[in-house]
Amino acid sequence: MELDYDASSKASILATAKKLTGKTLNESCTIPREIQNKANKGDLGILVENYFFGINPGNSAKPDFPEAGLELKTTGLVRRRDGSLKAKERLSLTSLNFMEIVKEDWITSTFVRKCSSMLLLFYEYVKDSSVIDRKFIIDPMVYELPPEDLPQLKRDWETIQKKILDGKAHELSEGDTFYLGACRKGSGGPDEKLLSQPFSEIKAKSRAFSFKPSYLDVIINAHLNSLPSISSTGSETIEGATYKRFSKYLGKTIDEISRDVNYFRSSVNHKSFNRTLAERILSSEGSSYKELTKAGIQMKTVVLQPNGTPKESMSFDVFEYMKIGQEFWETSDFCASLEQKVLFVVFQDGRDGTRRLSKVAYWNMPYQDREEARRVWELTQARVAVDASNLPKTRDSRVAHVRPKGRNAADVLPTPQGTNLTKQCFWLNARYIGEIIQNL
DNA sequence: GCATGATCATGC
DNA sequence: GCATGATCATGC
Repeated sequence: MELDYDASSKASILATAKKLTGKTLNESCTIPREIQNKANKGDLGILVENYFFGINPGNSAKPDFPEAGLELKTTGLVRRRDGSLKAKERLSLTSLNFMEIVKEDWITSTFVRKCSSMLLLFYEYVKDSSVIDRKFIIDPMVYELPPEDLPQLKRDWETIQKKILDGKAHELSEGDTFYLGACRKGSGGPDEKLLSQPFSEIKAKSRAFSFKPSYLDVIINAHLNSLPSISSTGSETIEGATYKRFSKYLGKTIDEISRDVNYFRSSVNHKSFNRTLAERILSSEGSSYKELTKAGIQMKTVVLQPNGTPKESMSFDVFEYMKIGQEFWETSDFCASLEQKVLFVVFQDGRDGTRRLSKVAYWNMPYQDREEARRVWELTQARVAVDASNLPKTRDSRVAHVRPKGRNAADVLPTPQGTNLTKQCFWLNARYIGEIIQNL
């Protein structure tokens, strides 16, 4: 390797990495033929290390550039419809070792040792192209864990550690945490090898620490816009910041809140009014709503009837009858939604006709219930193939059902039976939502 | 009173 | 023009 750089200097490594900008790896260095031929898959990061930087860090607990304390990561970007760039997927950071993490502290953890400082290289993802032919479309950056995000990252790490201490590695979910996720590793297929965990006999899927896509997007946006850093919860965790924001409105009527945030119901049929009110509350004093985006949290508003149960079920994304047959639960939209953390903003209708903000709480779906949702999804998948007009109803599951969701009855999609049916989506049962909210 | 089907306003 | 989050409307 003829490149001359100082492997103990972040600045020197970054300057060298910038030579990749606008090029592919294949254009930037010499890659042996046998690698070229099988380079469709594989890890671009390792190839950059081996053939561009001329290093071979292997599978170590140390960063890839140990003297500089810098870990190298490559990550794919895709374009939104408007042409702007976003992360294709989460950024996998380092494997989660169930046996080791239970002995670690945050400060001395493998994660902090390895990922405190990372060289991020961004390439444009192109389907079916070899990784060595993907272009690094923007400059790389050195990313240091930002001080204002440390409280949340630490909390996330500890949440994951606690689950393993509790013998629940098999129940880990990305919705458990806010910025740092415990994502699944590997294929996820039926022959996936499961791992032992220290405090339970149950085998668990292999996992890695990752930055959630939403968090990664904020990093990318800040980098593209040359913003110094992300923002602003300071010493707070997201939960703390959210509760603080809502606390002054708890118990207030919807009319009082409406006046206070200067947002008014436009018509009797203004179905997203409560939600917009909640968004206004969150963004009323600064940028907390951005924090939610960063953590990939979905906010859901719920109205409870005077008897305490919600009148309505909760809808998710529309699915396509023609596509669900080829999908897998683990990569489905519904599964992804259920692994997200939810911020419930709860309004209570009184017998006197008032509606008040009564409760704000974070929640994510427990493992057992996700498994039940999976059953409903798989049942739906099987039924769509046979008769898309006969899908799981409320009585078929305590957790979820399938129901129309469209602009009107003419808003349809084609089915495998050759018919067109109203668009439908998965819903969480109103009764199930009621139980959750009672226990928050 | 609940399950199911149908639809609305908004914002991008 | 459409996806989205949410709620309305009807029938049993």
